[in-house]
Amino acid sequence: MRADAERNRRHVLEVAMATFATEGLAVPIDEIARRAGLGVGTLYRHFPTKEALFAAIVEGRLEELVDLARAGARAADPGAAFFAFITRMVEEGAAKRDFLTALAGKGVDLERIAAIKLRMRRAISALLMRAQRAGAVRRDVNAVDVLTLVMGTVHAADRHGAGAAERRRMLAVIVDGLRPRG
Amino acid sequence: MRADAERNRRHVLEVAMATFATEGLAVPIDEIARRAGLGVGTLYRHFPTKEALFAAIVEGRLEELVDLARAGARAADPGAAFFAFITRMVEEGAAKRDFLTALAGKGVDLERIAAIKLRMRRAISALLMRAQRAGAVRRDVNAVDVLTLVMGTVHAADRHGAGAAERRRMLAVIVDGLRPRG
DNA sequence: CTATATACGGAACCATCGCTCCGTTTGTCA
DNA sequence: TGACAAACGGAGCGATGGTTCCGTATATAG
Repeated sequence: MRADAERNRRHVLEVAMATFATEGLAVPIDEIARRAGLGVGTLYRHFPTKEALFAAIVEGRLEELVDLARAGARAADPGAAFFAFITRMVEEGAAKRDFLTALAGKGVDLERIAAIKLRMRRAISALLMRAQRAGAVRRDVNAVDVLTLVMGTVHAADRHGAGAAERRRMLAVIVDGLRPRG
Repeated sequence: MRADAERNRRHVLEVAMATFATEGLAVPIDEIARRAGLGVGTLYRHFPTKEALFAAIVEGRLEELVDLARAGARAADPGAAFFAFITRMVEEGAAKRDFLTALAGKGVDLERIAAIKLRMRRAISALLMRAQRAGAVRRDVNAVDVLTLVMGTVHAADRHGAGAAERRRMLAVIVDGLRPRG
């Protein structure tokens, strides 16, 4: 691979990463190209579709989260590990808008992402069940419920322009609501 | 106003109401016209923009909710009234997709809707504060937090194709999380 | 029944956006 | 340094969707 191609590929990834993180997936490809100082043609040679570019960015991040969930499932305190994980998800989702899109799966039908989502659900499920067995989390919820609650809230918070303080308050409600009753 | 015009206007409203409720705002205007058995031109004479049509539909519904919140603020049991209200919001949001869009305000910049949203926030605020004073709801959340939590969850649930059972579980988490600690 | 204002239908217009195509430029190897 | 494969740029295509325009149809007043 030629040196300029390599350089441009990396640069596109960086620019797209920053742009999708702050403005979400709705940004046109032309705009990404413009910000990278490249033509659209160049961009499309490196990434065959917009979805592919998006996937290249989010995959790594999602994998990281899956690893984190798996690590949490082996932690000493199951309850603490579970709550630490969802706190991290909130932070990640708030910092990177494309994250929410990826997990919501709205129009993103990439197989690779679907596969990661499946692994993620499994990892969260293990983490959750362990916390439930330890008596740290109520038993009448499952992994999808938790994911929907957390990501839905972050998404809504983002749209309302909520800041860190608001997110913290809302997460506190969810965390307390997830604890066993009584 | 001519009789046929009157009739068509009402018919368009009915069709659009049903369509937006089940499929959301993303449905093209041409499709609404097709389902109503009318040309797009006719539709645009009655409602100058898609947004205007949307506003005509959602306004009434939002007003109803505001009335409900105000009634709740005069109810005997403040805590019960508050929780009944958010339960109703979940049901309403689940049954009518456009509701969520209206409250999220995503691309809907109509003044009239903004005004109703303001009244709604005030009404919910009154309801909430009364419940807080009665000791039924934790004190470290405000009306916007509650709205974001509830609507965000319903929205996410909708996107994940969650059913009534899932919604009930997630609402239970939020409700319990909103109760005072200890 | 006729005249006419009113309403209707839908082809066409315009903007947006993902993506392709191809003439031009540039890195690299001998 | 030349030759050529590789990479680049960006005009333009096709699809989608909101909106407009105007020739045709129709309700209704006189």
